[in-house]
Amino acid sequence: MTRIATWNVNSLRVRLPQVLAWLKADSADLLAVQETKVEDEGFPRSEIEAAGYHVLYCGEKTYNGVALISRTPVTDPCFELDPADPQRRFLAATLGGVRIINVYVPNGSEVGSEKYTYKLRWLEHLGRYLMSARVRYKHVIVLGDFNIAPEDRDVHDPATWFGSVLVSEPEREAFRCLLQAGFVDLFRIFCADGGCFSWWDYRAGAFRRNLGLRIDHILATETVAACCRRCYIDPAPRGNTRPSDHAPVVAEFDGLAMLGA
DNA sequence: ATGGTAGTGTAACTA
Repeated sequence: MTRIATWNVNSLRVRLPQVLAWLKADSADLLAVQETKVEDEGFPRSEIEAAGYHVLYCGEKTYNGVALISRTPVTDPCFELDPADPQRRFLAATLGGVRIINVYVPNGSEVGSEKYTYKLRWLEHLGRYLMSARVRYKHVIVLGDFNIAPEDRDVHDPATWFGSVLVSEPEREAFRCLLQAGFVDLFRIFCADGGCFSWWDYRAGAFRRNLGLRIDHILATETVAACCRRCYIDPAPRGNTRPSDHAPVVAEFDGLAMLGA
């Protein structure tokens, strides 16, 4: 069994003890991390290696930053989606026979803003990249913080959120475009329910009241999806003292190693 | 019309 997960940690320096504890308890084989908020020079590499993991990272000061933490080393790393974009939001590598693509999609700030336009352009770019990645690698998992709640059942209060950033129709259309590149939302194979969220605002007791959104996703090509036995959100770390505002999303696979053979 | 909280870094931004 292979367990692959994604978690926006909102500062890896602050959350490192929680991340290492979670990895140990949940024995993930690979964890894709977003919002590390640390430059490569200051990355806590030795602490992660001392805990028995390999790690790749691509970060910057204060904002963004992604990493791949794994039990066994990954190969063939790629650190950028667009060489012209200085924001560190992308990290890809191969684990066994599967290409792993870790993304921190821009938040978009507000519909109609410059950041929103940047988000839609970034998603267009990702869509094109995934089309070619699927041809080149065949078996692909793309996971991370997509900053999009794909449908109303992924939103605690669709009426209040209607048309706003993370939920707006152009963002949802961009998400459907990613799926149309040949990917399956693993969580929705197993669960059709509403009320399942991966992010809750720090404010107004949102987690306690389960006022959240499902914006962190694990997508996979169909042969990989066929190996998936379970995909779930682990809300427990969101209840920690000094938590990230996101919860980890986990996918479990049988026979994933066979795909590369 | 934009509270409420958290991280970075020490004011104001991003989420």
